Order: sequence, then C-alpha cells, then structure tokens
Amino acid sequence: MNLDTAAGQLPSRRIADAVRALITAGELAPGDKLPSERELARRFGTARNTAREAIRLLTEEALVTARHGRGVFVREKQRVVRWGSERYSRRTYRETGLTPFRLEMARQGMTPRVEVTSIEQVTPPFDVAERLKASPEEPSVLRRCNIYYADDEPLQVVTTYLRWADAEGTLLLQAETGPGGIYGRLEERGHTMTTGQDEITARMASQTEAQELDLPPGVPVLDVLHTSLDQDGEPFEVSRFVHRADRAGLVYNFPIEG
Amino acid sequence: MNLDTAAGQLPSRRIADAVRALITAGELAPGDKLPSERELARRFGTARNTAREAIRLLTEEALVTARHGRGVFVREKQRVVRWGSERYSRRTYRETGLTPFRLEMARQGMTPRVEVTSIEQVTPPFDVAERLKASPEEPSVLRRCNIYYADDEPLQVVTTYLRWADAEGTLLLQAETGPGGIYGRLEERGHTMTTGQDEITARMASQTEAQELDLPPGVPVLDVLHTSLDQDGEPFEVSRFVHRADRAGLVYNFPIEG
DNA sequence: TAGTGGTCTAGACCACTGG
DNA sequence: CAGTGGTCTAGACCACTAT
Repeated sequence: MNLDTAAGQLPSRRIADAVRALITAGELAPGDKLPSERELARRFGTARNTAREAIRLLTEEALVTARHGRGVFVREKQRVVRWGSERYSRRTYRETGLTPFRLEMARQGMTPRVEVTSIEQVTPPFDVAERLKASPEEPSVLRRCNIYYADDEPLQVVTTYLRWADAEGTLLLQAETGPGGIYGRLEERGHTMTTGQDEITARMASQTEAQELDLPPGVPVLDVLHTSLDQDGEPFEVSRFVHRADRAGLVYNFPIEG
Repeated sequence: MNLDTAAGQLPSRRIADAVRALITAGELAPGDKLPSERELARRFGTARNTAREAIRLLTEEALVTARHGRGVFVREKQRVVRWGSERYSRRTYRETGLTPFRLEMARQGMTPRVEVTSIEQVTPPFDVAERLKASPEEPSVLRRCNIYYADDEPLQVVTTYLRWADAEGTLLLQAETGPGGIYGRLEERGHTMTTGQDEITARMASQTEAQELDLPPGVPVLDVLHTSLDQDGEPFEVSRFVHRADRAGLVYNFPIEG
C-alpha cells in the first residue's frame, strides 16, 4: 500500500487525502481494515492525535467506520430500501396479504421484524396536533411507537398518532391491530385514506434516535411527517417516519399540473 | 449562568450535557455566544482539548456553530423553504410570470439570485444516463449547473441534464433560456412535461458541495433526483437538486391507490 | 496478552476577528 | 492588540477485541 501521494496542506488533511485516494482508487475495498492510528502516525511522522483527526474527517464523510478494539474499516455499501407513496396502498395488502414493509423486505430478500415499543394516550407535539386537528394541550391522541428491523438491524423508527376518539375501545390500543392493520381498524371507524401528504426533511439524529437505529456517526436521518386524509378531506392519522438515510430512499411519482 | 447541573460520566460529555441543558432551557438563546473553550475548560477543571471535544459533540448535533476568531454560537433557527411537486408547475409560471424558485422567494420575502456555473456537453453519469435513456459512454447530454441563492446565501445546487439532440442549436446552450425557461424550449422541441418522478436521499455533503453551499459542519443535504416524462411517457430531462437540509424541506401530496 | 480505538492532559503555535 | 477557534505534539490510561 502506497501512502506517499498525499497532497493537502495540514498534516491531518494530508493523511485523510491519502487514505481517501486509496479508497476511491479501490485499493482499499469496502470492509477492508485501515492501518491503525498509531501506524498512520508513524508513517506520516505525526502525533497519534493528528492521524486520529484524519480518521475523524473520513468518518464525517461516511467513508470509514471505527470499531472499538478492532480497527477502522472502509464502509460497506448498504442496500437501499426505497419507500414512496405506494407504501400506503391498500391494494398492495389485498393482493399479497403483506403490509408494505413486509413486501419491501420480501423483495430485497431480507427478514422483517416489527417491534412495538409503546402504545400510550398522550398530549401531541405541536406539529402533529396542527396536522391532526387535535388539541395540543390535553392527551387528545393515541401514540404508537414502533421500530422496524431488516435482518435484525433497525431501519426506521415510526411514531403514529391517532385521535383518541377514533382509537378508544378498539384493537388500536393493542400491539396486534388485526387484519389490514391500523388502516383496517380506521376504515371501520369511517376513515378511508384518500389522499396523503408527506413532508420531508433531513437532519442529524437525536441521541435517542441514534441509539434506537444503532446509527454510525456521520449518517443523517430522513424525517418524513405523513398525514392521511379521509374521503371528506379530514386528517385522521399522522405518522413520523425516521429512516437511516444510508439505507433508505424515497420515491414519489406525480402528474404535472398543466 | 449556571453550569453545575452536569450529569454524564466522561468529562467531555459532562460539559456537553451542561451546555445542551442551558440551550434547551432557553438560558442560551439562538445567536448567543458560548463561553470560550478555554473558559469552559477552566470552569470544569479539564484540559482545553476536553472542552473542545464537548463543543465538537454539540456541533455534530447541529446545536452550535463555531466561528473562527469570534467564538462558538447557538445556532439560529433557519427559515425553511419548502419544495414539492408544484415546483414543476407550468400554471405557476403562466399566472405569475415567476419561475417556481422566484415565486417561493417572493413568498418568503427573500431576494433570489441564480448563478449559472457551467453549460457543457458531457458524458452523463450512470444513474442519469439510465433515467434519461442516454448513452453513458459518449457525450450524449447537455449539462447545466446552477447555484440558487436566497439573500445572497446559497440554498441549492442544481444540475440539469438534457439529451444533446434536444438541446443542440437552441437557447438551451445559453445562460438565458428565454420565456418559460428550459421547459419552454423543450416544449418547442415536442416535450410537454406530463409526469415527474423524484427520488430522494439524504447524505453528508461532498467537499465540493460543502464549499458551494457554504455548509456548516453537521448539516446534511437532501439529494433529489428528478426525472421529467413527456406526453408519451418518455424521459426528456433529469435534474439533481442538492439542498441544504437545514433550510429546505420537501412536500408531496398524492392520492392513495384504492 | 497484545493491539486496537476512546479519552484525556498540558502544553504550543497559527489564523482570524474585533476594538 | 487581546481573545478566539484551529491545529498540533508527546505523552498517558482506559475499554474493547482477538488470540
């Protein structure tokens, strides 16, 4: 391995540039182990902290990932799961008997698992209350928290909010919501999903989210705030999907208004 | 200012926790200056590097931002510009005479500016070639690179790809593309945008992008790969929008397939 | 047990900003 | 000019992983 092609000005940049060049040239392949921090420092004639700063720069670029006690490794390319408006499709369920998440997992040859982490009556956060037309000052909604796993690795954290009036005394208070899932029960209460709105942002994960998603440093999350409207144009369900951005993509198809 | 409520185990975490608590409690408001690294180190009885590590943790959480020679400041909440499928609407242009970008800027009371950084005949990258049905092995497309500014701050970097056959000998090779812009010229070549597809991911910015967008550390980008299909369902334009995620959001409305 | 990354110390010099 | 963040040195001890 040749590390002598370093450019840059600062020692830490020079080291980062050299290692990055090896990665982009393919001499260090995904999964390969980098020289240790102490070894890099020796080769470049710097203090260990300087080599460490170089590794930090590469980590921030999501090129490498450190494993305590083992070493620093070139990141593996992750399979990306693509989500879009069709994830709300009822037809999908009727035709396959699979929920959209399980269907996507089946497509990708991955094993799905859903963990229900809490089901509670709560006071909704302001943005949710606004969209759901619920009171932000009293426990007016049911909140269901889930974590979705693919091959036992967490992919997304989903928080669903329903008006308490719709949820009270139904299977929506249970982990197992019955055939057709949440939307099945909501149809029984007179809400058929007719249109949806997704509001999308990206950001770095909160501490809690980073923990729940087992997120490596330098990976942002895609935050999708979904609102379901029924046949009367009334909002009846709001969900927040927080995806690992390195394993999730979103796809929307739409007609162009003339 | 009271910094004694620190919890945590590690000194760097304790400092970060204390400062974060002040920010979330509102005692340090957006725009406020934090104590200097040396001052934090003195108060907590640590080395300066340890206080610096605490600041790094907060920077990674996008809570604070450092300005060389001035200090570390609590991040200002940024106004968020929301984009969605309506940004491609021709009706918008007919009714207001404004392109979608200028219209959104007018709504927000901001001053728009568009910089054309290059217009070249190039060999398209693989993902673009695939979507545009163009050859990835010869200079089969025109590439137009733009940077969009709001109040002279860069908001998004946009790269548009058109088939060379559609662009050759037209105003599309010029910076000023004439009335109705790019889509106006493409209509004259027989392509009316009928449906669109947006493929969305989030990631940390490349070095070039971070520079072009003047992006503070810890802010990811929203990457939108847009494909325009004409009246025959043929793709005729592909654009990549790279947005600062702290100042951009996306909104999609869609009917639910029964 | 040896080697790795994670954190810390106590200095140092530089580049940038403001008065 | 003094004060700030940006970078670096040359050590140290700890926690984790593999053998």
